[in-house]
Amino acid sequence: MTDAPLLLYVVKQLELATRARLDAVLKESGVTALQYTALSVLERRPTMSAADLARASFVRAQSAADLIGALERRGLIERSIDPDNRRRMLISLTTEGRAFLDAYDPRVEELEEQMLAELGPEDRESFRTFLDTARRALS
Amino acid sequence: MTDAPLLLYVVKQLELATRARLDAVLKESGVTALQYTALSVLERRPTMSAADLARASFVRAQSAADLIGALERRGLIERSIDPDNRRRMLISLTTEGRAFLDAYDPRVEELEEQMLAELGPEDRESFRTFLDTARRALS
DNA sequence: CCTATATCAGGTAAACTGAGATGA
DNA sequence: CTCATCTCAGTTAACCTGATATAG
Repeated sequence: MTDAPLLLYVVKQLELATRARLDAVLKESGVTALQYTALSVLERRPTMSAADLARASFVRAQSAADLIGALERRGLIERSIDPDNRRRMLISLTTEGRAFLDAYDPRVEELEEQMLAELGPEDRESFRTFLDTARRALS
Repeated sequence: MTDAPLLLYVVKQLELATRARLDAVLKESGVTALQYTALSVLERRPTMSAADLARASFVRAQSAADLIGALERRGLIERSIDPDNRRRMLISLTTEGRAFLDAYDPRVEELEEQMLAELGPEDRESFRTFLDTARRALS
């Protein structure tokens, strides 16, 4: 009886390990792992509001606002009023924000590659499917 | 080209989702998800020091000390001097700490089951292997 | 009127750095 | 002396709750 730990816990362990490594990569830049993740989300979905980002991150709008404020003060993102809904503020990457991602994305992809080094292409796809399935099952 | 997100990010998403659910389960108890995880680790490895726990959690000893202090003040753990090394403080669950885990473990296992509901036994084993492999690859 | 969004104020948990004491 | 461990002090990022204004 090996009494294997819950997968909930193993997921947390993996996330802790990735965050520690991501923090190390980003340390010199002063951008946190969480902030980088938010920038990546924006790279992928260029027209989000703070509320959209909050939902995507499972946090309250106020928490997302802290993060967005930090990125805005740093000049990596900017906000403008949504013409279709004057209450919404649309977030977008600045030129500086894009340059930041251009500089760091390769190093983060290198980290991704290291994490997956021992898995073949079909295993990587299965892994992705399991992660997605688990996430959806909790929604 | 779907341009799938990095698995690093999907791992984070899943961890965020599990933490949100775990927080909901534990909310009434006043114990945080992180504190519960630490208690689970102690359930499995009954004789750890603060430094051991820090290493297992990829954090500094000072951060682990905050957590341990909170659990000690709550009476869920106690510490005693390691007879083999008077510099070390060994952490162990109190009777109250064990009772706490007895009360909440079933609810957490229910959450685990919900997360894995759509995966069969062989998929669950593969999932575990992938998570472990990825974690080891980052060490 | 109700809902979603943004914002302000204040609080907490949880990480960090840096410095220092002490036992092996 | 060196190293690991624990501890103290102070800081920061990132959550939270609660309240408020306003556009749709």
